[in-house]
Amino acid sequence: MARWLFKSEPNVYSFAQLQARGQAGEEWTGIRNYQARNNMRLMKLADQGFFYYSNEGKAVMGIVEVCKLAHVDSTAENPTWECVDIRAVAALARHVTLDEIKQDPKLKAMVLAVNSRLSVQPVTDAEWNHICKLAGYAV
DNA sequence: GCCAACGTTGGC
DNA sequence: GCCAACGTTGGC
Repeated sequence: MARWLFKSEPNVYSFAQLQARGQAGEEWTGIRNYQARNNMRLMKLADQGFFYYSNEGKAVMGIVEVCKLAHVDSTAENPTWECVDIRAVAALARHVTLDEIKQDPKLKAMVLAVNSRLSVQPVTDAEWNHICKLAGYAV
């Protein structure tokens, strides 16, 4: 299973909003970046991801999973742009901050720390496991 | 609120 | 096909 990271600004779309959608999840619309789109095209059902707050918060907040494969973004003006649907799996009791990630030798090579602008990015198994451990989340 | 980093656009 | 100009993202 592949692991990913989805970014959102809390005042644009919060983790609580995603949780409120339950099993139905939410179409992850609005991505207008080729790298991010390509990452979503690679996703498979039940792939998991971190939900990260950019700008305000700057921390990994929760765990999500892919519940619908890539399809044309219903908000896009042309079919170039695709997205997956995701749903909330669990909120992390302990958030893992960007600061921690940058300071941690095991995490500082993460895409999040190296290319802060990519809004949908891959996470390695090692990174995934380490962040889950820091968050007190049993994989 | 500023600005660095990155991506995209368009003139040549 | 190069690159300057511009727009956007997101950390600080």
